[in-house]
Amino acid sequence: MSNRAARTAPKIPAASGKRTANGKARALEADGEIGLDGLLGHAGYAVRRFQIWIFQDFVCTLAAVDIKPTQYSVLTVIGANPGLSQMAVAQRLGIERARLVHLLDSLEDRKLVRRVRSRTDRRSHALHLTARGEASLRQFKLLAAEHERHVAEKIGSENREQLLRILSSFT
Amino acid sequence: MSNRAARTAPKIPAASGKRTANGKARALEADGEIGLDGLLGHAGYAVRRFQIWIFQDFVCTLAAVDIKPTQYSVLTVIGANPGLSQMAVAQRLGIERARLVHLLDSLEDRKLVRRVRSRTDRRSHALHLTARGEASLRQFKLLAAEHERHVAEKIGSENREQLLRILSSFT
DNA sequence: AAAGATTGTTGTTGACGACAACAATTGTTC
DNA sequence: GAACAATTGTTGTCGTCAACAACAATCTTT
Repeated sequence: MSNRAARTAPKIPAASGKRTANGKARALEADGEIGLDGLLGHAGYAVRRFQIWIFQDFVCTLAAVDIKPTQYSVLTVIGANPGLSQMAVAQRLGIERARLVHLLDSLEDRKLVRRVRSRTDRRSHALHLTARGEASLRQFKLLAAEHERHVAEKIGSENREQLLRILSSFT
Repeated sequence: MSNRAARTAPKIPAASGKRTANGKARALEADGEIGLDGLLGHAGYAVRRFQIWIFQDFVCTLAAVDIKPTQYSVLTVIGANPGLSQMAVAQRLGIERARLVHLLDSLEDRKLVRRVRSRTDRRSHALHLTARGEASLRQFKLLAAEHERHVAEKIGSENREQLLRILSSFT
């Protein structure tokens, strides 16, 4: 256990403490229970809250190597498919090519990725990991696996797998 | 079916067409199948993609009334708990009070919400729906229910309920 | 009464999705 | 083969959103 989820990032309010900082719970409304009414039946709301939690845990877990979820996804795809064009990566990950430009600029500055001009199509760049990039990615994957264990601890291992099945059509 | 998810918002590329606009599929890599490698096992990636889809459908479905998910959640909570302070609403929904200020400014401009100075604590504002706000919220809920049916169509009704169960601890 | 905490507010920063325009290059069509 | 259309990478803008810092007004605590 411990403070795994408190490093560089957000303010993770110690889960569900909800006291007014000095120990006195808010007594304004009813009993402290604020109803969500219709929101409880909305998948989008639950998913949004979960997404925020998962994002924060990922950032915290990979804070030491300064890799954010999007960067990780880009490195992973390039690592698994060397030579892809920026367009192909952007399409596959569902991010805009305009945004990928900046992501790659950053990763290239850190010597993790190389842009090589394609000879078959001189408009596009073939993307490759550098040696340093491949070594780093191996380490990132270890940390990402640790993050994934946090998720399993949070919602339950079987629930996590079920969730992956349910959402498999979105990958 | 039909083009329900194409109104004001994004560019929904007709699902998984993936052809280069003129009918010739990209042949650069392997066979068109770009592996995601490790990403497939990450709940965060699937959740992110799903969250984007669900957000877009919500925005499209409620485009006619110009209500975004966050606005809807604020209206719902205020409607179910009249008199809440901004701080209480922000805490309950997990949004920052700084951000809630602008959200309420917008909703108040549209005469959907009123800020009333609390007599017990003159720092805080008691939040209420206007009559117009309550009537509007009823309509918004109908549209939100329609959106929720879209979700059920997309991932399956039983999967949706299971997902709500799995993520119930985040609401 | 003085010190500290809370509430609403304003402003800044950075990540992100959407969009528009551009140069270079490729593909298509007549 | 020349004119036109489409694609790729790039730059820039706009709006949303989370995080954070600072402030005045107002409780709360000591």
